[in-house]
Amino acid sequence: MSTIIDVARLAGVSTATVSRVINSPDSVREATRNKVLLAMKTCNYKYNALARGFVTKKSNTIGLIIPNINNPVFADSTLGVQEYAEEHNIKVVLGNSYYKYAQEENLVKVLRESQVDGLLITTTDLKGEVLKALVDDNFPFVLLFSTVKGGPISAVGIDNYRGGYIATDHLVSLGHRRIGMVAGNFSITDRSFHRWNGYRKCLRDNGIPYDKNLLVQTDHSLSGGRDSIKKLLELPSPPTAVFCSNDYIAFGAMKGAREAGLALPEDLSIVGFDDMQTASYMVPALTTIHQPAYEMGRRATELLMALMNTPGKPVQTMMDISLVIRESTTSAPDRA
Amino acid sequence: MSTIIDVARLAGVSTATVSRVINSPDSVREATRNKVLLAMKTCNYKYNALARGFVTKKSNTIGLIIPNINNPVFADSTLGVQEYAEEHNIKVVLGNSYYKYAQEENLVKVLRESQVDGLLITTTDLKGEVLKALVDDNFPFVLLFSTVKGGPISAVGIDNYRGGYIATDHLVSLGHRRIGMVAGNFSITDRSFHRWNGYRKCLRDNGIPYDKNLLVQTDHSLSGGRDSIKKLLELPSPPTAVFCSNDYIAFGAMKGAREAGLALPEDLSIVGFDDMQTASYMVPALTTIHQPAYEMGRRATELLMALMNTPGKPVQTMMDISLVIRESTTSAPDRA
DNA sequence: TTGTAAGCGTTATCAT
DNA sequence: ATGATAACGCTTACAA
Repeated sequence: MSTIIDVARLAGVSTATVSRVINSPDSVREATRNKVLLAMKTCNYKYNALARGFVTKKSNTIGLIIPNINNPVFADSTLGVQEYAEEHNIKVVLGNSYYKYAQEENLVKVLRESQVDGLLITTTDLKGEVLKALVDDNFPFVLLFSTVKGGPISAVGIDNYRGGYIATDHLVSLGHRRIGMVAGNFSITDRSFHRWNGYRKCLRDNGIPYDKNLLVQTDHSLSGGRDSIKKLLELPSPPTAVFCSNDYIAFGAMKGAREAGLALPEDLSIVGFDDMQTASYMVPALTTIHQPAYEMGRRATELLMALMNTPGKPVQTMMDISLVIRESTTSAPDRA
Repeated sequence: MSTIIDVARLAGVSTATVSRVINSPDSVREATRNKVLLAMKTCNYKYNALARGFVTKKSNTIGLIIPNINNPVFADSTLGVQEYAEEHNIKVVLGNSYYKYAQEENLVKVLRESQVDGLLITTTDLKGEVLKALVDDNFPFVLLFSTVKGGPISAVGIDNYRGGYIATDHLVSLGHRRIGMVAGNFSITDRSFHRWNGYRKCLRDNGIPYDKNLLVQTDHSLSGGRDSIKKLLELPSPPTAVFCSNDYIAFGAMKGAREAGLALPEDLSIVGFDDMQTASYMVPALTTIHQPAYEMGRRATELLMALMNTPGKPVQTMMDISLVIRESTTSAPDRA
């Protein structure tokens, strides 16, 4: 593999000149430039960006840590990250934490060692040492799908509390009073926890007593939703509506409910969270909270790049969410 | 940021020794090692893997090029890649080609410049210059979701032709004779093309004349399937069954058919391709061809790493596929 | 506009 | 077991 030294020799110029035609072509006389360009061709020169990174101390790479690329919401946000990054000639290396703190910790270690210029993290533990260390070191990073408001950390997220509230409120407005919730394990993600708080607040605001039996925690999966809804349905006084903390759970709940002999949405109203692409293709089409995952990815990357260029005060961006009413929710059945 | 030089000075040893405690701790006396370890702590030393890569000429990074992380099948394979890579301390940088050749070309250029040790490519153009150049340069790479058999390129894929065949055969065995196909654009992916060939062959083997009006090409999307099925249904003699070249198209087709007033699966049998996680949660649950995307990702990475260590003869791996019969297909309606 | 040469943080070779 | 030092491919003052 030839280097700029070979090119320089071949073109009869110095390595500095070769470097110049690569990085600021205009700063070199056309004749010289052409000589160099030709020399590059003839010795099949390939630029070594790693060597550049070594000297400039910029790898032009950022690390992206998400729980699981398998989850369409994170895939969407990842797409947003990639597109924005690529538009700015930044590469992104991807890591999955699987919601495990130790894994997240290791990822930031590895990524920092490989000299990424910044980090995008959908964190598993907001209070963990990992983030603290990043802050202490003044390392550029921004949180994605974050629940922080204020503080020394830049972040983009949504108001999960409000999401839980408006989802529940929709159900209440349809006349439901027994409203269950299938939530992602609070120990795994605080997003789910905040949604639950919104749910409870809405119940309270409407004079509906909170019944802890109506909450079941599970993992954010199709099968989790399917199994969980059955538990709820076996209750002496089962819910007539259920709020699921993500769409996968909601999809699973639909299937589980149907297996339990219910007709949807007549016997059970279901609202999800995320608004995955497939949500409107379910039967019945899923009513859910729309979350702009792709845009969040873009925005977080934008924030990060600003931070990388000129470390400034932290910024928290809250993105809009909205209730998308489709067919999976309907009026509460008469219990006359 | 301190370097091994600082550590060496602080510990009163040479940089070589510091390097040794990092890379082969056992080769240094315990007392010395502890001195060094302590020095590292006190000056908050952070290893610079980029510098290492610069001298060893290995970045311990591979590039992964897929059409779109948004597609769950590619997300699954990406997960397989990542997990295998991580088990071997390899980082993966991700790029989306959006099925665009120019984009793919640029990605391999950028990735090679950043000195990735190998490339995993779900290619858009098997015959393009990009792959040729890679072969000429003896650069380690393997194709994912590939359709090649033989030749100088390592690859892992499935038998798309056979997939199309068994999908169609299932429909035929249910008594269908008017069998349509909604296929991903042949100009965009030859996988879809091969599936179509399997479909045609199966028809021929069963004495069913091929009707070109029964084929519609679209993009591999939900809305593509939805729109396309309507075209098919408007035919003077519409199909009683349809083979969709991926699950998204099939999901869309279900919705479109229902919107056209059909009952599923009685009025129209549908089979998909991929077996996405959500396939069994659709109503009716989708009959489809199962493709082991995650395993393919793992296998491809395994192949690549072997290639990176000891360049050898190319290997093509064909993974198993299978027909998963669920509820979206049923006997052909009587047309007495 | 172009050249000279130092320097980036590690590894690796050769001594000791 | 440890040390001294060249080398990796590039950028970047500084000089000419």
